[in-house]
This record gives sequence, structure tokens and C-alpha cells, in this order.
Amino acid sequence: MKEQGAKERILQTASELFYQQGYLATGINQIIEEAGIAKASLYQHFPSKEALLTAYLLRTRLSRHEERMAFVQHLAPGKEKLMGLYEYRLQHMQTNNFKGCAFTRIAYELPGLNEDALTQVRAHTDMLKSFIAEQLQVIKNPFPAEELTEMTDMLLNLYEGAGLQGYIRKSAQPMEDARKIALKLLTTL
Amino acid sequence: MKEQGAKERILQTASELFYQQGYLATGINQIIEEAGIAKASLYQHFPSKEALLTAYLLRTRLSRHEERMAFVQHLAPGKEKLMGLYEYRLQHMQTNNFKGCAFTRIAYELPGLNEDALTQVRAHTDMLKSFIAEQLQVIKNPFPAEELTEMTDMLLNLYEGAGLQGYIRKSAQPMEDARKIALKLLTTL
DNA sequence: GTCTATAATTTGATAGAC
DNA sequence: GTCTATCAAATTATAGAC
Repeated sequence: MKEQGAKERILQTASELFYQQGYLATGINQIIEEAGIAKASLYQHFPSKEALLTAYLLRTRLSRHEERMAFVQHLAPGKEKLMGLYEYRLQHMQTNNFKGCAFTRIAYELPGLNEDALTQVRAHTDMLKSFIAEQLQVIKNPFPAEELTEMTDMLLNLYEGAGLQGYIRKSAQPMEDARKIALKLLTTL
Repeated sequence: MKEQGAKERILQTASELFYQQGYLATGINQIIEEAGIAKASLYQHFPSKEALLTAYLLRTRLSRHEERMAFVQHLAPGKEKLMGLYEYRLQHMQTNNFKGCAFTRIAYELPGLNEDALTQVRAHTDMLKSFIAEQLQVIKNPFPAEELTEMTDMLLNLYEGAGLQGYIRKSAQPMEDARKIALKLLTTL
């Protein structure tokens, strides 16, 4: 990890800790210790802890999006890619020991979220929403606007709700159930 | 507020602050200041900040449940009471300026949640789930077990997902949309 | 039971040498 | 650019007087 430059090492360490322990529960001291750099070096690259948070959110949002896209890449557009969304999340939950959604964590940790951070959190669900809507339009075209919105909301809420339940229960079951329900909903189209 | 006794005043103040600002962001100092008592008095009644958290969660869970029940009391069992669930949450969101779910906040603030707290969080969604399942069985009886589970999950996820979206967007729209979708789902039974 | 005073640690952030 | 040393403030919690 040493060969990656100080700034990169800081951001990677902070990202891991923010996600695993939470933003507030993670101190600057722990970050510099685990990154193996001095405190003043951190502040050379990031003016404040809050700036580190913004950088973390931006990076995480983009990389999650890329991972998701890579996961569904080989799947057929439409129903298969939509199922892939649930399957990707299932895999992510299990790989990360049910640590939950990075963006939901930040949003709930900081009720008074600054605008930059709030923008990143919203952009994350915007991406999910448009992904769902796009795939739905592949399945059925033309898709009446109102019905499309309804089905999109339904699938998004199902996904987010199951993510929340899975986090609280430390279980993949809610998301697996949600996947099955989503499949059933799609076959009625 | 003075006439309520020290312990009660502490718990009320802490509850308000934990919900509004979050548990981690709220210091003991702020609690005693706003409650108007001395620090040692707080520790007389609660052995630690964590004990205060547990008391907060228990009280909030019970009072939310009572409020919810009172809200749907005059509604007919079945479809009407189910719609009342969404309407209660809508009212709650607006009254509390979209501060989100108290239990989701705690669950996400503290990834390493102690068992007592985790139990409270789970008990909260257990209550929601059984409420939904009960009302569904009023609408349709007998309700095949598998279908009942599916419909319950769907309504719960819809509810939780919309709650999350509403929190992030500071908007009642997602929950209103969810309520309409739920209504449509119920009329197909 | 409630108070004041204080302890011991940790927090985010900076000054200044190299 | 990276370091050591340090800052002021805030953290949870306790001792001991009244």
C-alpha cells in the first residue's frame, strides 16, 4: 500500500473506516495511524475531516456504480439486468458482512448534512432509479408514463427496504425474498 | 418541565436530542445543560450514556407503537388500517421535518450495536410486520401462507423504502406514492 | 439526591522545523 | 511534502462536599 502515494493512502484508509465504523466514530488519529502518515500530512491533502468525507462519498458513488455495471454487463437488458441489480446487492451484502449502505449510513449519521454530501447521497439513488426505469422500458415499450413511475418506485422501494431489513437482521433473506417478488412483478408486464 | 423529576427530565431531553442530532453527535454536556441538571445527577440515574440510549430506544418504541395504534384506532380493520399506517408515517414525517426513522438512525450510527439496542431496533420492525400481516388476514381469509408472506414483505419494504427516500429528499412525495401503490396492490386481493 | 470540581482521554486542527 | 510537538476544546465519567 506504501507505493500509492500519501493522498491515495489516506483516502483509501478513511473510506474503509468511514464505511465500517461510521464517519463520526472514526477519528483523524485512527486514520493517520492506519494509513501510516503524520497528521500534518493529512491536512496537507485535505483541509478538513469534512473534505475527506466528501471525497469518500464521491469515490464510493462512482466505484459502486462501476461495480454494479460490471456485474450486470453480461446480462441481457431488461428483466435479467434488473434481477442482476438484486443479485449484485446480495453479493455485496455477504461480502461486506451486512454492513449496510454507505450512503444511508452517512445520511443518517449526519442529520444536518452539508450540501455537497447530500448531493452525493441523492445522486446515488438517482442512479439506481434511472437504471431501473431504463431496464423497465426495455421490457415494455412504450411504457405508459404513470405505470412506469409506479413500477420504478415499487422496485426501488423493494430494493431499499430489503437492504434496510437485511442490514438490521444481518441476513440475506429479505433481499432474496425481494428478488423473488420483483421477478414475479416483472413477469406480469 | 421542572415538575417532572430529574430522571424523567433527563430522559426526555436526551430522547429529543438523540433523535434530532443523533446519538454520537449529542454529548452528555448538552443533555445536562438543556435538562438543567448537574452531570453527577445524570450518572446517578443512568450508569452510562449507553444506558441512556437503551432507555431512549425502549421508550420510543413503545410510544411510537401507541401513537400508531391511536392513529388507526377509528379506522376499519383491513385495508383502511393499512392505509392508516402510511398516513401516520406521512404525518410523522411532516411533523418532524423529515428527520427520518429513529431506529434506522441508531442502527446506522452504530454499526457495532450492542445487543440490547439491536433487540429494540428489530422489535420495532417486527411490530410493523405483524401489524401488516394481521390486517392482510382481515382482508382475505384464509390467506395462503406463501402469498401472505410475500404481500407482507412487499408492503413493509414499500413502507421502509419510501421512508428512506423521503428522508433523503426531505419530501413526502415518496411516501405518498408508496401509499397509492399499496392501495392498488390491496384492491387486487 | 443534587451539586461543584476535576480527572483522564480524545477530538479536530496548526505551528514550525527539516 | 512530511515530520514532531502542541493546541484548545470537548469527550465520558468520578470524587467528594452538602
